[in-house]
Amino acid sequence: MERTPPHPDVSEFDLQRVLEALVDPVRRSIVAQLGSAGADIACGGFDIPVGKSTATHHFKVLREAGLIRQYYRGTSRMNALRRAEVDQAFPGLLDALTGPHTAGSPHPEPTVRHAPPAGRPAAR
Amino acid sequence: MERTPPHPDVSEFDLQRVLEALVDPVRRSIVAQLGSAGADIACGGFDIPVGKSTATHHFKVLREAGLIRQYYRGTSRMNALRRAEVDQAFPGLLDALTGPHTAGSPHPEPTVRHAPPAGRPAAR
DNA sequence: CACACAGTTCGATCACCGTCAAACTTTGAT
DNA sequence: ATCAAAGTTTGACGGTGATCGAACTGTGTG
Repeated sequence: MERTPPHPDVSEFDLQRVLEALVDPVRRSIVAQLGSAGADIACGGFDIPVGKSTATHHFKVLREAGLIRQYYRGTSRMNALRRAEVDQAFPGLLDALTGPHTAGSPHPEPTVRHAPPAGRPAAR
Repeated sequence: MERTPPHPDVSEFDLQRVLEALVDPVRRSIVAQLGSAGADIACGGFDIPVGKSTATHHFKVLREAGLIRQYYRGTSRMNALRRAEVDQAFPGLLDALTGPHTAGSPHPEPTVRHAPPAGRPAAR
């Protein structure tokens, strides 16, 4: 079976795709966690408010945009931030989005637009 | 009746909202055109592939995100890029998104269609 | 081997967003 | 006063994407 999923080359990076990936709060959180951790993290090691299947979807979007690199280690799928390559393609973007501050938006609020509260969606 | 729509203050800028505004190619194009023109542009002076009502919608989104400032001038509604304020809230973001190249993004970059040289409303 | 673990695939649902056309409003010019 | 120009408002519509649960697959460990 395929052990390593397809990753785009730096020359294939597309701004539109990268933005569509980073506009989602959950995905931006993943990238931020990878950035501040300074180390690779397994899919299950992130603090995100969604189920496993949804998480898989988010990782796929990030990978296909070129923001992260995925590889297997045992039964775990590890995720690495492709910082150098993203910086090369879009200088300043990551810093502006996951920077230490992102001043002006002191909103820890999830800004949940779609996500039903983890508890009881009740009706959908 | 001097119709001046509501504009958010810099302190109210929200990264999520700004990103949602800039993820749309049409809106990013509007911002890019404003940036490269270096002058304010009337709603009808942009090179965008959508109808008037849709354009109105896009301008509203940009304005509510704090990216542009709108004011009337005769029957025309002028649009000004709030560059300084956006830069203050999110340093590097505009440069990264509408910067010189934005490599990897297949953006035709519509030959700097110079808008009708509006006067100098100054202020902002 | 057998089981638990980590993640993927699939199908369905639901919200939101971008889009348009038509009717309306406001302002400037004739 | 009329007309034209420039946007806005409204209502409808379709597509896309985020989400979930359930079933499934591959991998290491006991």
